[in-house]
Amino acid sequence: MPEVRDKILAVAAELGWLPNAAGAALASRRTWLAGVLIPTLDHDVFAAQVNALQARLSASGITVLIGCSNYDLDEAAEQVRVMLARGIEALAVVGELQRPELFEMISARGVPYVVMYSHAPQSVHPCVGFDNHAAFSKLTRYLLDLGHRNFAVIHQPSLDNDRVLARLSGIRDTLASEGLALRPQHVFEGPATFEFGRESLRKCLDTAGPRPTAIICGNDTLAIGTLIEARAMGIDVPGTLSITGFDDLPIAEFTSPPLTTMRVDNVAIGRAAADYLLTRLSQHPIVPREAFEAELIVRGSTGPAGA
Amino acid sequence: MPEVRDKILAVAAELGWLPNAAGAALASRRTWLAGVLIPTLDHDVFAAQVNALQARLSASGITVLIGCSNYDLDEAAEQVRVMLARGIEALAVVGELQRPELFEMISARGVPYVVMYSHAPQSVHPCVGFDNHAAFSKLTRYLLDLGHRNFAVIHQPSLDNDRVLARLSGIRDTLASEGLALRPQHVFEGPATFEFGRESLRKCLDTAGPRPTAIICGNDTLAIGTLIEARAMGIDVPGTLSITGFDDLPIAEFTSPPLTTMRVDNVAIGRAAADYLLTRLSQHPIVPREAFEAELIVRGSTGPAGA
DNA sequence: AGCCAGCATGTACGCGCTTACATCACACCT
DNA sequence: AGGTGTGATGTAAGCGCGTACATGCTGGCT
Repeated sequence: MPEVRDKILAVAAELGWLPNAAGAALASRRTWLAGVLIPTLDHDVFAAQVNALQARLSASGITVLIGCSNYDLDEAAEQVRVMLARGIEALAVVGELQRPELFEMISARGVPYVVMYSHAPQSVHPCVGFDNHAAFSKLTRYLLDLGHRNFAVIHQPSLDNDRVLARLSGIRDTLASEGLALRPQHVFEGPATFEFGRESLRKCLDTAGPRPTAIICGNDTLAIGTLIEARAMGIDVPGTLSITGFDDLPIAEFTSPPLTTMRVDNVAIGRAAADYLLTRLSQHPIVPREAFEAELIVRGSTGPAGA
Repeated sequence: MPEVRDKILAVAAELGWLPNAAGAALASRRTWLAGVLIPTLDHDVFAAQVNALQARLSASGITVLIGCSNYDLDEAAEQVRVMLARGIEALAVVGELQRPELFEMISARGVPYVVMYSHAPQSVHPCVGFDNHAAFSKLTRYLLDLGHRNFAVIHQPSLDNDRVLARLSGIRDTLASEGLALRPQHVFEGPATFEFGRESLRKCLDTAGPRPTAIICGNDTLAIGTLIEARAMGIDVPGTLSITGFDDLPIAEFTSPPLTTMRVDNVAIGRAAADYLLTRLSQHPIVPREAFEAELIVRGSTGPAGA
């Protein structure tokens, strides 16, 4: 009578009984917990990834613990420590630039993990993401092909952030291949806000010497801020200045002019990260790491240099 | 020698030992777990609240489990069930429109809880949020005072969503107090996207009869979509049409014209929800429920009727 | 010197569950 | 009819901790 068990369970549910996960975890040595470590939830990009990852894992009966590091490596390691104490059986972490002890801790326990979002080709870690270097190289190449030779960059804080670092070197390397370089006074690093984009553009145009004809922004928020200020200053975009973003926020399509940017499928990344961890947990053969690519979305904010 | 304990702990840490939370939970009957139930992380509003709540609770050594219902009440109850099985000691839930069993389950276990974001004055639950009805009443009153008599509403799905329902009745009740009503063909319900805002405006202006002079949107995304379409159609905003949003997204300040909207301090709400739960957990006297208020931000997208 | 308070240290039980194993009954086979 | 295999059922151990309690010790008191 296998239905007896169901009956018991039904009565138990009626009485409001629920199995105690702590007891079950202790006895079965399975917690059905996974962790995901991100810089912050206050960012569409990460929120989308986590949402997708959680949906996938939750469908397999596993609960996900979300840790936010606030872009602090020590905090990140600490978060992982408490996740491990809680018994996570898998971990997804954004960015591969982490304290070594973070990876040591999880390796020591044999917990499968995956680096989300970034994907450096030579990485020693399993990655589910895209190549930030290649993406910004492609973007820079696109602008070079439009005839631009004079660039400015407005980007988010690069400290301890491999994604931003890779983006910057993607730009620099590609420029270097044409014998070009970024003038230090044309590089602006600060918070990823509209305001910082605006103020950076003002400073940029205040500097002496040749003016850039193209500004590469670290993400759409900075680009939109720059766009807003350019409009306010009466600068013709893309006539005298081309501006690019990154992320393809929904609003990017509707700025004036519409923003040239790059799109990454964050939902697919979150899902793929979950799938990877799931196969690792089920002892299945390891699937090859998925390589995503950032897609260039050409809109109206970019055009030929010196048009 | 109290430092012996620290020494042991230090050595343990060196060896990579971590206390097993399941064991600790079982023995101490404390899990140091709290839950938060939201519709989705893919929404700045909820992401900000969760981020703030998590930061606060994490500082008190408690880990937060995040559950997403995707606006599905059954899914919400199910999520709470698994959270309870995991032993959460407190719960924050967005919206007070929930399956009764959700509240029954947590009450039966004596788990302190709080309803976040919405705050109906007559609610039987402890709330940390603002009064959606009052907020939209204030907004409608503002438009009435500008002389508007003909309104349209574009809003997000209202099914099982007390916030949206309250907003709608806030509008309707205030109009009714002036003997006005919404014409059914001027009410548009659909996904909270730019696109739905755009298409609703087109449909709205296609309908026969008197045209609305003001459009109240359920949130900023819909309002910006509407604004974009109005611009594309060459409609003068706010000259012939006033448009309002809700949320005060960062971009709202920079649309053209800038968007009149309402602001709610979601970070403060998340923090207050955490604080409330913390005092409940510490057996301190119950603090009075905090009442937040949505602040009207008047910008350029609204003006006198028939100007 | 003897006594007890006070503190440090040690021991063992049990939290709620899973699981391995022992037990039992039954039916089938030789 | 006895032996053996199969499955159903029952039992107990133990997962890794916290904690209450027992034990041992020291110091200050009479």
